[in-house]
Amino acid sequence: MSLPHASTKQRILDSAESLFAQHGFAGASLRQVTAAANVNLAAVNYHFGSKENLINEVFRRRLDALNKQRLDALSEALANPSHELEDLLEAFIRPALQLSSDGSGGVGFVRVLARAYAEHNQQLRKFLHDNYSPTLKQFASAFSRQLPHLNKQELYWRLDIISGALTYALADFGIIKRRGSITEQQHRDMAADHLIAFASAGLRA
Amino acid sequence: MSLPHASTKQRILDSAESLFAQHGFAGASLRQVTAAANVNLAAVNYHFGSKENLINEVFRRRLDALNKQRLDALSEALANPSHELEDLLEAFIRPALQLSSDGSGGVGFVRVLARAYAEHNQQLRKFLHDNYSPTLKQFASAFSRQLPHLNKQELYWRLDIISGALTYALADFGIIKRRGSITEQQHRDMAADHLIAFASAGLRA
DNA sequence: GTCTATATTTGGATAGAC
DNA sequence: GTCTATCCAAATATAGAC
Repeated sequence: MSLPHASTKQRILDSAESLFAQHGFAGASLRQVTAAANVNLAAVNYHFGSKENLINEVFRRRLDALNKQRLDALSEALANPSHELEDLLEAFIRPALQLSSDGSGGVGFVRVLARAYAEHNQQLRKFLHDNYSPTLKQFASAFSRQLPHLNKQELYWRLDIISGALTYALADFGIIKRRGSITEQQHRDMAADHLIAFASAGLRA
Repeated sequence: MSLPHASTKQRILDSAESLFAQHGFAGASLRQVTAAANVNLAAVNYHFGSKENLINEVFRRRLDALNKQRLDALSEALANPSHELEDLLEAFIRPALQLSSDGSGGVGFVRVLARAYAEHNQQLRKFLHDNYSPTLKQFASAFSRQLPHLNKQELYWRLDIISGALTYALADFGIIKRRGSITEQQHRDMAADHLIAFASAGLRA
């Protein structure tokens, strides 16, 4: 529990996350995963039982943290009595962004998340819905107070559009070519800035 | 060439499109594809040479038509001297929507397209870039005339955001649950309406 | 052009030694 | 807990008869 280097289990999760992001769940084999993690093939089944369960654990590791950070940021924004719409959007978008850029190695996770949406796997969708829905509800409530002109249906449609654009943007699906002179991190920051500006206009309409 | 029923080749393309949409490119096997198409397993390699090439042909079949319809719709919108921003957005969004609802069976293709974005496959991305970029340029030019307050960079960022939201919306990734009382087609129409309204506000900001 | 049968590869999972 | 070796299923691809 207090090891100087990453445990076998952690290394498997790291490699799996990265390779699932690159090749998808079906496309990345356990052989690739264990080779990248520098562990034996048999270790996956020993620690996780099956590939299916490994996939779940890849999600579980990050989702709790992401939800907590988003809700913390939301609380902080709401604590400011003169907070604005953009502050709420920041709270929603920034943590996802940080996840993809902090030292903890979550770089690939946002892409895994994007893939999970693309895979119409019902189990995964339920898992994500169960884990995201409560957070989304809290945000919807905060947005609703800022945007009294929108009814609930309207608001959910727009938040859904924003989630789509965010997913797409963070996973770097877009056609906009990153210029060699800026880092991937800077590119993502710019994407977030544009997205927040765009979304606030769309929500206020 | 003038058969009363779909040729083996067409049936394979249809099944492949549908199954790739459901399970992804790696997740759908040629055995599933040929079984669904009611053709022999060996037919795929006879007609397409390999699974990789079959994937390319699934795209080629639809992309030309989609580009043409988008550009036709754009021309029609521009022909009206008093056209507005929403008309341009319609021209961009409507054909993608029709593709997913006309009788020709392109229902699954928008999801395949969404998957292609999620799969970070460089070959596929180049293929899509080559086929989409010219169309996007023409739209960007038309948008630019409607939105003189945006510089080129700004405009491309926003169009990229819209493409993301569109991809996500058409692929039905969202969390909004379709009510049983409306058809999938109606749900998609509503998504397009909301998206157009949202996007026009975002672009005008 | 379409079939059956099969070659070949790859992947998930396990058994059993250490 | 980790390794080697192996089993078994599934997948792509091909050979060759019709």
